[in-house]
Amino acid sequence: MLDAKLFRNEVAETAARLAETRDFQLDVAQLEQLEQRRKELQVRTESLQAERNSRSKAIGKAKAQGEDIQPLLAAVDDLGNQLEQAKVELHEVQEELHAIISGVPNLPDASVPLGKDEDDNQEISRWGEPHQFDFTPADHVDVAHKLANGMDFEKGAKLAGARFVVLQGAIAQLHRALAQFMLNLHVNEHHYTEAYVPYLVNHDTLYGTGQLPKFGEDLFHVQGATEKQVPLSLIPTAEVPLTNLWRDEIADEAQLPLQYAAHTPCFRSEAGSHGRDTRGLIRQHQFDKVELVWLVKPEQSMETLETLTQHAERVLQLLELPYRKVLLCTGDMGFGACKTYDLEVWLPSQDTYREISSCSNMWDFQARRMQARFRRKGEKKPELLHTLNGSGVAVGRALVAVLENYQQADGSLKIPTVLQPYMGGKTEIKCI
RNA sequence: GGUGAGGUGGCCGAGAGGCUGAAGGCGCUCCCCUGCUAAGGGAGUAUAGGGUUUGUAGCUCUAUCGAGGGUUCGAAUCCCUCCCUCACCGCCA
Repeated sequence: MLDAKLFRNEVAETAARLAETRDFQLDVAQLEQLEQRRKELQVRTESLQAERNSRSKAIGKAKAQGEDIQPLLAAVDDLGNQLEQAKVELHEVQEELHAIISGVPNLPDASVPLGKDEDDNQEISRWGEPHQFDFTPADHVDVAHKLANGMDFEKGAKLAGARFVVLQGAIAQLHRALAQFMLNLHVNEHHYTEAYVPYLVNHDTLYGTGQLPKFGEDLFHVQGATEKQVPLSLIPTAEVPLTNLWRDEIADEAQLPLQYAAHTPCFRSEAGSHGRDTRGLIRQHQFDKVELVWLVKPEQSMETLETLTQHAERVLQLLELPYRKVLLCTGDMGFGACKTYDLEVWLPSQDTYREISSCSNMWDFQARRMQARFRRKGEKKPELLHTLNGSGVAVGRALVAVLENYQQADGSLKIPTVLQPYMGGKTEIKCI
């Protein structure tokens, strides 16, 4: 959520920036009108409340002194109704305003290139050379198939439906090895606090990171057995629980920066992506991810984005997977981000780079929604934190990348050196 | 799942329809006193929003005692629903 002051004092400028960068049309006239109504109603409501309070106090005093309070009660008679009505109207206007404002995306940082979609993204760097195969590289589905049928989409479909998978044997083990390796790297070498978090979260939590109210259809929602139970949703990323650890909290400056890492499954309904990446592991309803989250002082957030991204890059470097780093343009960034780097890993079967990590600085956008704050030493007023998150990295897609980049002519798979300790020292997975 | 007890400021803990944004204590900040250490005295110490304003200063108003509704001129206090915590019992990985 953007600062409400931007909508009060600089509506026109804000609308122009949103239109330019986000192709987002802010209805300025409507907003101004609502804002004016809000002001009137709030002033009216609060002065009525003030009057009621002082009159009630007077009644209390009169009563204590044994005076007749009937006339005082009569004088206050109509006040209740007026107040009631003003409150209802104020509430309506505030709801309307809130609905509009909470649906406005974050403003991009000045360093972000203007653009419409992914074609306008800016490549920052490349790492590693795509391996030259002396045979036609198979895609990960075929590679896995030859390895003891380690990736079974039919079983996944039988158990749950389309976009689910069952991994077995060495492939399942490799999947686990990847997650373990990543989490260990971040916790042991990059000093993240390891966290185990709920995979189901409530709506307040989802609102905090920006999934609600706008993106509810991207999630799986779970209704408890009884109607009274609060509705929960499966997390689409561990960013949600990790960032919300500090919802409605005020950190001491000395506690900062806070950095968390978690390995969790992620659940996405992928509504609206019918027909995209239907083959293979690329786009599933359920996938694992190691997520990195930072909460920092505002003046540190931009340099933290670089650090965070490097941590994700390190995973790919150690796995010796070629990748490129891309700075997303304004039009391709997520709702709450002010600056995002994507890491795209080389997939030989597709002869292209595919997203495997996305690292974003959310500025104070989520923190404002969450009221996640900190207090500087010696200062009275708490300030909003800045939040950042990044995948470090997506486990399923990392598995895809390893399968495709490490495949051998005979159908067997070399195991990346850094994963070998997690695979019982094995150096390859033989085909059957 | 059952029964019982609770959820009050940074923390502990009173209050049980009006003068309570909330006693008292602890902690913290500032000042004073004390030749060290210890102790003592005084003042201050929530958050959000609105109005005023060039102002994140000041002044002022409003809201907040787990959440949401209700009763009332007036609710931390009474009623209802939900959430959470603790204890014991049952069940369970």
